[in-house]
Amino acid sequence: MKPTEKADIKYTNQRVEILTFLREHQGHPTVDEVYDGVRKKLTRISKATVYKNLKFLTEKGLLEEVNVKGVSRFEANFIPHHHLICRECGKMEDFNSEQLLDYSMKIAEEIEGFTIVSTSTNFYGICKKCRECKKET
Amino acid sequence: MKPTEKADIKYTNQRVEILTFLREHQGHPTVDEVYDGVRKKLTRISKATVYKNLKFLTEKGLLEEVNVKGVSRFEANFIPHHHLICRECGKMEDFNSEQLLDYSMKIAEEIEGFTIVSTSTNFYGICKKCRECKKET
DNA sequence: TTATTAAATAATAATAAATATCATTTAGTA
DNA sequence: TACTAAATGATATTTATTATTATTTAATAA
Repeated sequence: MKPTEKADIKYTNQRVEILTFLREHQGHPTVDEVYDGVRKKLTRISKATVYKNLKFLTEKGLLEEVNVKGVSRFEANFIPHHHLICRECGKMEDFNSEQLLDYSMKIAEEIEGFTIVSTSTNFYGICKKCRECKKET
Repeated sequence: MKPTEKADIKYTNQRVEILTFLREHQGHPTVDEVYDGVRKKLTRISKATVYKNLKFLTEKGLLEEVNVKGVSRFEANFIPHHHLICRECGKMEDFNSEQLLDYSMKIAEEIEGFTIVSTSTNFYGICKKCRECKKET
């Protein structure tokens, strides 16, 4: 297993598959989507295992939990980045802008009472698909 | 009731108290915190009513739902702003920077596939209180 | 390679969070 | 003041998440 994660944990099949799935599906899957995806390879995996591992791997810093419209989603992308979020359907995409990260961190230096270590900007709007659906109605 | 919200809804005591509470408590309260707060004035309010109204008022655009560490929180501040988030305790504070909003929106113009209407930057770090607690250990 | 052991899993039970139901009450309007 | 659609409170139901436990497994060392 890639030693990107040198975390001191047991690399069970279940964990490896969950991590692999999330690396191959950058669309911020939900618990159920992870479960369904991983089940294609490990047909006998328990949903409790998925829950426990998503929580565990997040605590260990191998995953990040995000939330759109009250729904938990997970991602394995640790390169600092931003998010494009559709207010209609909840779709979430990664978006890169080194420029914006730098700008934000410069502003962060002036903040008192908090020691800021990272930033991420959410861009809210409507995705192409939803915009086209709305036109048709 | 302030006509800031010209939304076409019934202004029941319950709704007014929930909105008032959230305007007076900008610390992004959870469902339970809203329930406990509002109950001081409306001792007979049902928790289901709090749930239903937080959802309803969010759909109507009078509230915004945010989420820290898997916990839903609500706010009534509609002036575009950013968030300072403590990775230790989950504390969340508003932070204003017109500058950063402008910069982000300029970047948003270049994004394809999404029509962006607003942005908000999250600043992650550690709050004063948590930093001091860590020192002591 | 095999034995050992702490930790992880699967299956299921238990909790907690959120929503639905429905008889009663109420805000907004005539 | 009366009317009515909508909201409420109380509770049941559903869904999401966590805990329990017997069994299995990954990592280590013999």
